[in-house]
Amino acid sequence: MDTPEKTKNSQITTSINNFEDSPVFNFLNNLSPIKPVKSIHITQTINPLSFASLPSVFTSPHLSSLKESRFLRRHQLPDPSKPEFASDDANTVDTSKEIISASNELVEHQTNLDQPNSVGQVADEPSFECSKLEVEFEQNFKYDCSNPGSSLTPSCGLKTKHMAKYACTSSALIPFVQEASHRGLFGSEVNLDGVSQMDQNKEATECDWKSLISDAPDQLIFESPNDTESFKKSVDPGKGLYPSITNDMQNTYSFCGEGSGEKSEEENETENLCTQPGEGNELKEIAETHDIITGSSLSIPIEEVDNEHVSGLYRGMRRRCLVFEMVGSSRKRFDENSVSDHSAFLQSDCNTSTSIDQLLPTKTGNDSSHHVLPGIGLHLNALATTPKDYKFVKHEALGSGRLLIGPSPNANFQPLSAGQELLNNTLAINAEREICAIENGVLAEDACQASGYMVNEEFNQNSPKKKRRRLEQAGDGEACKRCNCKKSKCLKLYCECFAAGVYCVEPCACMDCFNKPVHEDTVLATRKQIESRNPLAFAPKVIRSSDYLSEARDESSKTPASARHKRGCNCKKSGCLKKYCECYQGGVGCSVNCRCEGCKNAFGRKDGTEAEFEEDETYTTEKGIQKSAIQNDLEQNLDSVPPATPLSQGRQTVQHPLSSKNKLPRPSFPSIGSSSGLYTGHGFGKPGFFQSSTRFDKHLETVLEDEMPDFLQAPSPNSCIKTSSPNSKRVSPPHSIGTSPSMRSSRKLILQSIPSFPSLTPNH
DNA sequence: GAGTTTGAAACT
DNA sequence: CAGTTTCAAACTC
Repeated sequence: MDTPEKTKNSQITTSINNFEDSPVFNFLNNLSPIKPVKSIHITQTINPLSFASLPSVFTSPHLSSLKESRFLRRHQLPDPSKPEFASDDANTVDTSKEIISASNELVEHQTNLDQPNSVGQVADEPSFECSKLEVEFEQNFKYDCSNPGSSLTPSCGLKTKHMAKYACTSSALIPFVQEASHRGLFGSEVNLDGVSQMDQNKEATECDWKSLISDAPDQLIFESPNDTESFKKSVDPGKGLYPSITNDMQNTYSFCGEGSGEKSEEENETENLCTQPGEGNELKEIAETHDIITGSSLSIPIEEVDNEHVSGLYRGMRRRCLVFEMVGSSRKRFDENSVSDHSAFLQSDCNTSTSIDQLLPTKTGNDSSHHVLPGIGLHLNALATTPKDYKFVKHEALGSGRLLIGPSPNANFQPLSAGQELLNNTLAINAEREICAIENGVLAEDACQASGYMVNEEFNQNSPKKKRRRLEQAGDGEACKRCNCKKSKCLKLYCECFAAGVYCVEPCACMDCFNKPVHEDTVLATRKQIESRNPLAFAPKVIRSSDYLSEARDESSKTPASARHKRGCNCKKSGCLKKYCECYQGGVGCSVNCRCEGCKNAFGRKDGTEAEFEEDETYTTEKGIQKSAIQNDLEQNLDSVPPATPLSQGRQTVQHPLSSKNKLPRPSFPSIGSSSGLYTGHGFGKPGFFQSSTRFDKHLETVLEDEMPDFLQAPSPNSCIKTSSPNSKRVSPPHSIGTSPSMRSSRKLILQSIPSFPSLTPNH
């Protein structure tokens, strides 16, 4: 830019250089304890620019004002490119003047050299003159090298140079930014992060990065894409405000796979230089923060991120966006995805679901009718019924995505927000369907239907008879159990499907069912209503944190069961020995929360043994009695039920220890949080099943715990488990789990990473 | 398969 | 919060 100011600036610079070379200057330097840094800096003007590491000490009022002015300018000049640059340039001139005066002061007052202000001023001097930048850059670089403390300076210098460059050709960069912004939220977010950080540093050096990072994500995540504009402004090189930002942006872009073709060697070099550990880490931290918040897997080191990653991330972000804006869409997409994709889905989408509740109402899902799949599995409850593998995948997904839910006792999901549930819905439904489809030949019909359902999306209501037949068939393998509602329209918790957060499917024998994708809106509305009444309505009824695995292995352990029914039962006549009892059905002992009369819950009685299984003796005794029965059942089940069938395993209802006749209880549904039998019981039917479910539960627990209400967590000993990582998760033994006594162990287990596949073979 | 029992959910 | 009704699963025959 050949403006008068520029010329002036050049002159000024020259003056400064001359000054430095003057004997006076040297003399002063010799006298002053402070070494050259300042004067040099002055010329550089770059330090201040490196807001990233700029110590608060250096935040001189002047600098602040400068920043402010910049901001103001920025607002005034939407177009960051030239105009701003010009403005900056002008500003630079002023700054230069100040610098000069400061230099003079230094001459007069040696002590001034040490004053931060001076430095700050000098540093502030944003001489963006292109011609000078080169020289300055070199100087800065040298300077920086000589001054370890100013690690940022080099980058600043480089940045400055680049900035100048950008200023000169700011237009080039802007497009880039725009492009990035257009690309997607991810890019925007990333930029935002960087910007936020930058801003933070600039404006409040004292701010803790951590806090910044933590704060930034929130703001960023839900920001509208439009915010990119503001970001762009902030980042605008023309302003030369934040070299680091520029750098970050570059990183980001490259990270995004933008391949900012515009990067020159210098830029690359700059990146290298600028890639201070701190910056990289910061970005990483930010990325991680996002992960936490959004669940996207950004933890990849930025340096290592390649285009694919970026795109993936971007997609993730995008997805989140879609999720928020268009639940239906995401659902569709999800449906389209294979099960294997579920995890990804959960990770990316579920995370964002925290605010889904709010979004739900606005969801566009009108296309429910168009949904290929039934989709809304409101809960992961259904997962409980899924085959091992599916469970597995889902678990993982849940784990990372933190999801939610599941009422199923088996799956100790913690209550999710409605939004999360929604997200899960799809998953659950699909999983269930798939599971059903997978179900063994016994359920071939169902499977076919299920499949057909998935494909055709047709929901035919079957007659009760049909249903029964299916159920009976399932009896062997526990087919996909469905509801049989006649009056509730499957829109009340009476309906197992609805309660489980899944749509009714073909196997259901319900009448006037509204729990179908076609009535998605209605379902959601109803759900909301119910949740408004009872936020935990769709939460798992049985909360367990037990270490099933350990149980299975350590029989000696007499640890108390950790699982408990959320609200407790209210049985009067069943003695908590029948599935009428939700505790029993869920395979957990009764607790103080129960108001049952004459409790004889095999899994743990409310009274004294309340601890349920805490009383080793009691527990042992009961278990001992049950044990034989259980074992028998198990054996029988094993014989009768082919372990190989995922379905059966997944869905198989566990036999309760006391169940009369050793007959398998009615297949329990995934649904009702209560858990059914999936895990229930004794998992005798199949050890493999048991294991899988157990693992699954654990995993879920871990995942859900964060969101689990305190009250839920508090009561049970198990609840205390709060591990962030599945591996470290401590599980308390579920008494219940029906597991055969042999399987029980003490709760000290540390959850191991869940094997992809629970062994199908009985553990005995 | 029909009918009964049961207790949760819903309602008042 | 308690009492009542409704509902659908669980169970029995």
